[in-house]
Amino acid sequence: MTPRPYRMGRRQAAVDKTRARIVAAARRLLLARRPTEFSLEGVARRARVTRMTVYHRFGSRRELLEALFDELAAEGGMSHLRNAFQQPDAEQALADYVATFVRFWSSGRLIHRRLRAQGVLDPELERALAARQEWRRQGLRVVAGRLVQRPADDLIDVLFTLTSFETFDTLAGGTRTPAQVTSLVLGLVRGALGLALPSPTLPKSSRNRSAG
Amino acid sequence: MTPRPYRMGRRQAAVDKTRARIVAAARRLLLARRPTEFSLEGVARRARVTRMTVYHRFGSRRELLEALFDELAAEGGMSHLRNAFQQPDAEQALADYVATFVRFWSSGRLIHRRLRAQGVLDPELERALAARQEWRRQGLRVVAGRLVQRPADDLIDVLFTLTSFETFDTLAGGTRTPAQVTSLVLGLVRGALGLALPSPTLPKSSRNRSAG
DNA sequence: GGTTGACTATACAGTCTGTATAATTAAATT
DNA sequence: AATTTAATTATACAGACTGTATAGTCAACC
Repeated sequence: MTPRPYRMGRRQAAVDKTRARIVAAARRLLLARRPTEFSLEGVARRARVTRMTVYHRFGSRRELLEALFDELAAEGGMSHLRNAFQQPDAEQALADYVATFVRFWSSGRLIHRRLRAQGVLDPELERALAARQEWRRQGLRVVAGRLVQRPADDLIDVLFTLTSFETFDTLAGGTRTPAQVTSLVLGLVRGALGLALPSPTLPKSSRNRSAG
Repeated sequence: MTPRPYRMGRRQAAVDKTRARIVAAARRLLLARRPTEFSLEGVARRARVTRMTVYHRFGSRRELLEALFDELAAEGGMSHLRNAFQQPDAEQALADYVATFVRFWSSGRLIHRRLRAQGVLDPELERALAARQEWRRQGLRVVAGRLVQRPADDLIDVLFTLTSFETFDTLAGGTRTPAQVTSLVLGLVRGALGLALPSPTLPKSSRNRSAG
């Protein structure tokens, strides 16, 4: 009746490997030329695993996609946010904050776009992904709070919009580099905060393309 | 061999009716609680038509969705753009232009969101929808051109982004009214153009919520 | 009365979904 | 060494959707 105690020990390594293979497969499939190539069938096939294994590991399509997002977030240079928050200069902190997110979106652009689309088709996933954006909003509260007395909710929402993936994606278009997008976004962000336009330290290659 | 000449005459009325029923069904289904309810099967069912008829009329799923978008655009108060362009005051013209698009996005919010998602899953559709946005960009060139000597491409892209559905959708969130969103967007637009912040004539209910 | 073209009926082969049940296998425990 | 545990497989099911194809119905037109 009472189950015998059981430690996964080195079995865990195999489990982790399988899990990683599945997420990696999902990732590659979300990058496929044909967007519809993404399916649990396909993921399982490319991970050389049964579809049942995918359900076992993740429980649902939604949770697999959440895991994929989390992997991207873990890789995506978010550690640089430390730098931003440690900046003694508030304006520089803001610039670092913006640049960090632009680089994040940029590094997984196609995946983020398709992940979002999957979210629109699955409200649960949408909520899960939206929840992961809340700390971006919180960060904005902190960074903006150093430049503005008591940032209104409207202001935070504006900054949240300007640093969103959608703004990045539209602004980047087919040609603009991350640095160029950062420059444009930062211009808008500074404008919203009522700061002078020439921004602090930024790669000069993207400096002369600022809008306004 | 040579087909006998044939005018559709009053048969055309029936054809148009069928077509309209199909588009209307597509529309209702894109608004369904479950986003996945949308399918050609479902559309055909709700239009009391065979799936074959849908293919007959539109050729493909993509073209049906294009037709739906065009219907929205035709209804969506785009005629108000005349007003904007006829405004003698350039700043007021800008305000009208922004307000018109915010109202447009707002009136079909959920559909636009899901239409976009369908686009991400179908590159052909994405291109078709993107093409329909080009005249928004052209309009921005005109309206901005009245306020700025020779608007740079960067500037136009920024304005294009600020007036996009995505910006509207993110800013609107769960609670903001179209007028409130207009106020926020217009603030950003004016900032990008280097104009003073208090905007011209705008419903005062949304005036005091401007960011910055 | 013949012809045209919209719409229907039906079918096919393929893919995907979520769930269920039983079998396999290797590591962990005793 | 024998037993137990949990990951993974093997199959199956019922249902839905996709795009395409073929043949048929029917009312409007000539």
